[in-house]
Amino acid sequence: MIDSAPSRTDLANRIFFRLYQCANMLHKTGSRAVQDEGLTTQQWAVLGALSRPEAADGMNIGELARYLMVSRQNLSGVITRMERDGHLQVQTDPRDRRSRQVSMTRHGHHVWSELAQPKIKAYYEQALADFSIGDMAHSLHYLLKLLQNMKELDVPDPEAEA
Amino acid sequence: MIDSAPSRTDLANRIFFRLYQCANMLHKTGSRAVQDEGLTTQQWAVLGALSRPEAADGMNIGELARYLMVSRQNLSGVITRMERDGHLQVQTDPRDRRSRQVSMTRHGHHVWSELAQPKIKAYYEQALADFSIGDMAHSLHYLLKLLQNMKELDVPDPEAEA
DNA sequence: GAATTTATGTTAATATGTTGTCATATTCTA
DNA sequence: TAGAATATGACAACATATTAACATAAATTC
Repeated sequence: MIDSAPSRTDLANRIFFRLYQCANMLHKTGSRAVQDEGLTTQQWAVLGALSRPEAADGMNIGELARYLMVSRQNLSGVITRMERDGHLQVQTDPRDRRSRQVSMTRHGHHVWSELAQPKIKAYYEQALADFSIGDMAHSLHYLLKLLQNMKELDVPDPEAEA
Repeated sequence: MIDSAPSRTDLANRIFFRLYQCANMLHKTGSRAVQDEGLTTQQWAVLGALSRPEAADGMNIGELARYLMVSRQNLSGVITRMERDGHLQVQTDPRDRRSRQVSMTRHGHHVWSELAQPKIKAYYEQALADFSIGDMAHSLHYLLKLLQNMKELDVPDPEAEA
């Protein structure tokens, strides 16, 4: 009798090792997919956030940081580079002079909708090549569950915010 | 009649957005879990690789880079910091004077086995809190599938190496 | 055996990401 | 309304990631 069933710890080890590799490969292959547009995976995430109808009026740094789950300090640098490259414009909010409203420029909209979107769609098709709709739904479900757990791990008890 | 079924592109968008967030949260919460030992998530991955029985004789930078799926250039810096902190030792291979053999020091072994392991196990338990063994097996399966696809995307046709 | 090619690792430039600290502006409180 | 607390964004220091370019050593080729 051989007990070949992997333990929880064993499975957890493998999951986090593969998640670590997936993260690096996502940034590497994702950035390569949109490099002709002068974008990176992170900048693609920012444009994705700002191109939503809900963000038509722009978002300030703090909102964007909470939405993307990165630090304000990190985003500050990304926004500066994207402003430098002409994809974003930043204006101080007249109602709150601390706040800077970030929005896409015409050029940014063009790069995002016309140039980047087709490449992103092609990237998705290859990266999720043999995934059925069901596979994708399950994958998303597990990622959300893991994310929720890590969010709680991040801040012990944040009133279970959305 | 309302068609509320999400499209493939829609699901793909959500999956990659959550993967992006998971990656950042993994590095953030993972590094925090082992920060008292002076480690980061990446260094934890390196120690995990070197502590395997197969790596008892150490690994050179290239082997380690391929195993972890990061660039040699990146690993070079990580190894330097871990050597500085006394967790690793590096020796030039007498049979190939270009190659540097990396292995764990006694202190590195102690930090890994005695101090870090309990914290990592506790981290796993929280991050995968409500995952059944089946959930974990499925999650791992999807991560591996995604990883395989991204690896092919990375190098169009690398003879399907392991 | 000499010349070319390949393999190994490092350095440099750039783009993320983190935490800590600060200046400034707004809001709350007394 | 004055003062304290909070919110917003920037700067600095550090660790990670990438690609490009380089020096050196080994392997291959002729």
